[in-house]
Amino acid sequence: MGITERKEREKEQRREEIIAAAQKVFFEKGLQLATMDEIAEAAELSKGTLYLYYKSKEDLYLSVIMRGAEIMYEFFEKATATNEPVLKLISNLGDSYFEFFQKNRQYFRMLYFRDNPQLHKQVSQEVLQVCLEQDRRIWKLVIDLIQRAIDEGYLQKNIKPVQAAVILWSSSTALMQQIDRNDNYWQEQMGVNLEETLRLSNSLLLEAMMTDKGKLEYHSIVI
Amino acid sequence: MGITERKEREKEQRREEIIAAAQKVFFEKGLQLATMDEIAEAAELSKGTLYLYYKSKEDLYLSVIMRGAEIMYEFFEKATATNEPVLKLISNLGDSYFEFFQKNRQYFRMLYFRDNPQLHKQVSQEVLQVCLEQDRRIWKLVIDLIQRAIDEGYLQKNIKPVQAAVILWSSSTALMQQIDRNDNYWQEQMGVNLEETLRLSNSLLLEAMMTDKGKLEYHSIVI
DNA sequence: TGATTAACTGACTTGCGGTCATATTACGAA
DNA sequence: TTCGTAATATGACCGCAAGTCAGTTAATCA
Repeated sequence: MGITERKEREKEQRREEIIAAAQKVFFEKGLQLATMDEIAEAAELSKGTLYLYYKSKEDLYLSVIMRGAEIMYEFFEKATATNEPVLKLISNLGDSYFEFFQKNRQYFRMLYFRDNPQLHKQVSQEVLQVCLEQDRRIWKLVIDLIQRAIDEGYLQKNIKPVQAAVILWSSSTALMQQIDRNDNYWQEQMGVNLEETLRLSNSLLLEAMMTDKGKLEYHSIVI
Repeated sequence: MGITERKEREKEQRREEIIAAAQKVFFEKGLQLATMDEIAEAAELSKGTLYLYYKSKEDLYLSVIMRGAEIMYEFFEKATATNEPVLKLISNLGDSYFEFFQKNRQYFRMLYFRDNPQLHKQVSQEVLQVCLEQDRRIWKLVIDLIQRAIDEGYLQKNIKPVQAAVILWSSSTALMQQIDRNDNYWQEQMGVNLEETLRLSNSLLLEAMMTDKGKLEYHSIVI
């Protein structure tokens, strides 16, 4: 019987259509200002139907975020899948994070709005699970890369890869958030280019973590 | 005529009473879950009265945030008002930021919720102005200190003080946000102490910006 | 003491997230 | 083709909370 399968497909498609509509509205208005009626209208469905597919507005929001996380992961995978030296890969990873940010600002914003503790009232356990798994996967990619750089003698042995990952990640994210929100202010009032500042921050941190061997290699490759 | 003055004082006092009540409720529930009725009840006033003193819930929220910013500034002033060497002052500044965070988590959370773009619909121009001024004052304190360290030859001359300030500030803030939200996760699942990571991040960045003279001084002072 | 202004109140309006009784459609058996 | 049943979809409705405003109370002054 292919009918139940077709139904399954159609159901999945409905879910996708709803997500697409929700994304459109969330991109335009943000979580607070977007309304379920508006999303329903965009999806050409009634509001009640949305709730047959998603538990709540927040659930929908998180589902859209997950699309963003998937895209981000693809950026990272692509950036680190070459045969270049590991330090170059780490540098590429930083660049690809920035590239993701520039090409997907809306997603970037949503991803870091997720951390907002106000959320998480009525989110389906399933969506939350996928969320965690995506996080884990991204962290693993970063941490493994750093571990490799340590193993190969480019980064100092006394640095814990998880620590290094958190440090690099946090500062990059925070600076991109600054760029997203206040780039003009810093540029015009303070005369500082934040994109350049981000690059500086990354290379300061990375170099500070390197062995002599690493520094040598880094300067020959990146600069 | 002392009456208009007394009235003025009483009005100011009302504003303070309302803020205090609002703070209590916001601390307990956060922006979303706190209701104006609840705040009114805590202030022993009717809801309508709140709106005579504040334009909106967000306006109230921002006003509470400003209290937090004031306290934070006092931490910073105290930490940098001694006669210690400038590198020690910068190190103290980092410590005092963390101390502020630990002793005033609620304020810390609110301060960085402010950046959320969802806000700022119905906020009085006056409150927004004070907000900007407070920001400016804090940045000035940090930037001036770094400028001094450059002038005295402890930090590299080619580093822009504003850039250094943004870098140090961003990474500190981002790591404290991690600590605030996910400390347990990193500690238990990843075996990493984020407080130690924060200190590491700060010293990596700071050292990377130092001159040889600076490094010498730094190691004799801080370690 | 009465008039005028300032301060305060809470019932009401509006808007939105979420629900549910009802309607519509799709399917399969007779 | 027809009818019963289940799956899907609908939108009127509910509850709640932000914000408003006509009316009340309190303070000040002539």
